Amino acid sequence: MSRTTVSNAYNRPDQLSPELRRRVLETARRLGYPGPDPVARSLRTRKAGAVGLLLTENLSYAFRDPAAVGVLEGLALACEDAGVGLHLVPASPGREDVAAVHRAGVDGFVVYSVPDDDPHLAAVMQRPVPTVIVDQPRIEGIDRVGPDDAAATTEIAQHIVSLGHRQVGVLCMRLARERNDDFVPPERQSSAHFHVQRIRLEALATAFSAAGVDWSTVPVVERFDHTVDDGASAARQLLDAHPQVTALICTSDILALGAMAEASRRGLRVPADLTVTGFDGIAEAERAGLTTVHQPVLEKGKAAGKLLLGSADRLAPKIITLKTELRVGSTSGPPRTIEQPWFGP
Amino acid sequence: MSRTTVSNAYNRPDQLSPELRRRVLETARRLGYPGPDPVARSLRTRKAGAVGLLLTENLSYAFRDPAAVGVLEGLALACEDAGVGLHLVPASPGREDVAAVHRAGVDGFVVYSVPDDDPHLAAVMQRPVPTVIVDQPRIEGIDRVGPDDAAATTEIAQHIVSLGHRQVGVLCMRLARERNDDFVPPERQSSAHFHVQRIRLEALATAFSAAGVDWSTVPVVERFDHTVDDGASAARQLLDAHPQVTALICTSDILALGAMAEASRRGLRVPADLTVTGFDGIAEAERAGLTTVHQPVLEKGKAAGKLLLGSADRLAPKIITLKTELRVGSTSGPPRTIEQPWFGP
DNA sequence: GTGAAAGCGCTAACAA
DNA sequence: TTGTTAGCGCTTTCAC
Repeated sequence: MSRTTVSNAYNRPDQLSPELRRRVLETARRLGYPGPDPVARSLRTRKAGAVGLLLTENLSYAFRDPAAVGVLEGLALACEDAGVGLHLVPASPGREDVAAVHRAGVDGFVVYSVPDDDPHLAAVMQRPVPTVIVDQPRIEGIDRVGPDDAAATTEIAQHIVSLGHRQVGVLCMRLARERNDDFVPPERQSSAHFHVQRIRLEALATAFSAAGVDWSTVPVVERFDHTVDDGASAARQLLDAHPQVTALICTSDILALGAMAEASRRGLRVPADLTVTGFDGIAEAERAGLTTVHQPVLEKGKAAGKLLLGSADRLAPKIITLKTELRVGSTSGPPRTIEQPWFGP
Repeated sequence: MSRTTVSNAYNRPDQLSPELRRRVLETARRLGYPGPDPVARSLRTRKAGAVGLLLTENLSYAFRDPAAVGVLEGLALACEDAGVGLHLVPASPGREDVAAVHRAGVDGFVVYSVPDDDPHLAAVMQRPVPTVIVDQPRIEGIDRVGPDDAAATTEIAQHIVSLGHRQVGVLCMRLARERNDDFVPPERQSSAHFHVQRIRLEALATAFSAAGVDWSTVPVVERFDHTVDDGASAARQLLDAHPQVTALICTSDILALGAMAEASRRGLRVPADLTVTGFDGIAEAERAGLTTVHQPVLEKGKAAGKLLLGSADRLAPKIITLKTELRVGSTSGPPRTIEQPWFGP
């Protein structure tokens, strides 16, 4: 019996008689043949049947951030719909080993939130397969899915300005691949390799400058790791040095939750003594009443998957901008006022 | 120039002069050669550089359950350490399409919590690659990682018995591939295709029978989907029919959290009016003070990954039993008592 | 409905 | 140090 017949038995049942097919499969089982080798088939058909996901955030933090989990879930859902696997590429912030990217047998990549100078990203760009980037970085000619960070951040800023705050502080996620758990000088802000963070800081700078605040005096504290505890320690560092601050703007809900914990530790009431805002709109933040920008993270992941899987015969790169919504909660209010002496009648 | 030299330039830098290597890579770039094709390489080397994960729980629920996320994270960590990818096989409870399993280019599979009659599982077992099963099912000759469910459940049962409860109810996860959001007759309990659930129910039956409770009178409610809301509705269904119940034993923390929500909705105080227990020891449950069995989910995932990745030249199958710990919280207490008339002096 | 032959792109022996 | 050769296991024309 020829190889063709066997191959047909597995892949195109309509090309041979049911009887013969049955016999082939039966014989295969008897001989312990496990069915066509997926790798050899992929080589031949030029289809790996999998999508690669490049994510350079530390996995432990990624899985603890509902925003990231939402993206992952949406992407996995899109893959499931299409019947293709989702291949998580092993890559962590410190790791310089790019081989895993080269070794991944995938039909395309989704890149989620990596710095523009990441070597893994460079390796992905070298692979001759379609790529979709979620959030960051922005690369000319590459499909992208993400919110309008500048617009959303501007909304937050204007909300805070309109409440009357002029003494604000900012807590942001890491701006580059090198750790800097400290205040951020202006040049580091403007040269940040994490596009999203840079855009958000720029939007804040613009909005507050317009409101008459000298941005160079606004303290910005950065944290490399993305955990609630890091948010708390960042808030501590900022408030210790700048106790006059009346509002803490955080570039993520995770950091904001940490800031709220620190506020409570110091006996500061939110929002009476301190306004705190976040970004993402994760469930825990909503439960805490956090004022934040909600973005549809599940849709983000799904959109990325669909874009990639449907990118076969497309010419122009596609940019999908997700809707965001400012959700004012109970953590933002007017700044505390210094008691005025009362000159009564 | 020969193919060997090019191949060496990429894979064994030490086999040629740095100068030549540089020239090869330079030329490759100029010619737009993207580097060795990973699929072809895998075919040749017989190494896919990836581990497959089979998970037939609905992804949305899986990602919402911290216990499942913990396992996933641990596994991903182990893969990262080894520099291999983690390939999520597209499979959901309803889906009968097993092709994705055959199509996955992986060096081995981790199977996480699937029923013993799942067709995807059967497909995995046919593949000539090593397999590790996490939690369930138990299959002769296959590596397994999981807790001692019987022992852990017995501990919980004895805790509740010793508090004095004799009127108990049980909330459990799905017992088979067909949906049954309802009470569970005895034969369905004993023939459950989800091994873990079956073992836990059996352990409860044994422990309560020993305490003089007729197990056939104990109401058990099943839910197909694993969400807090389903836990709440299951508790409602059970308490509506059996208001005399003083303790609700849940086979997962997620269900238990739902049960607590329902208790509060009905105005029942926990534990004064109703004792609630869970299983898993997820963070949210601990914050809620839930009495539960803690299991190290991250370690579970890690252990599975290491076992699989190191299973090369092992002869006997390996079983890793994880330590669990009964954590008595503030949701379990003595049963409510009927007010006794007071015959004073 | 079935079989023969070509070749996907690569790596590993081995030879030079 | 470099080149030659032989497949890895499969699918796909194409002829029968």
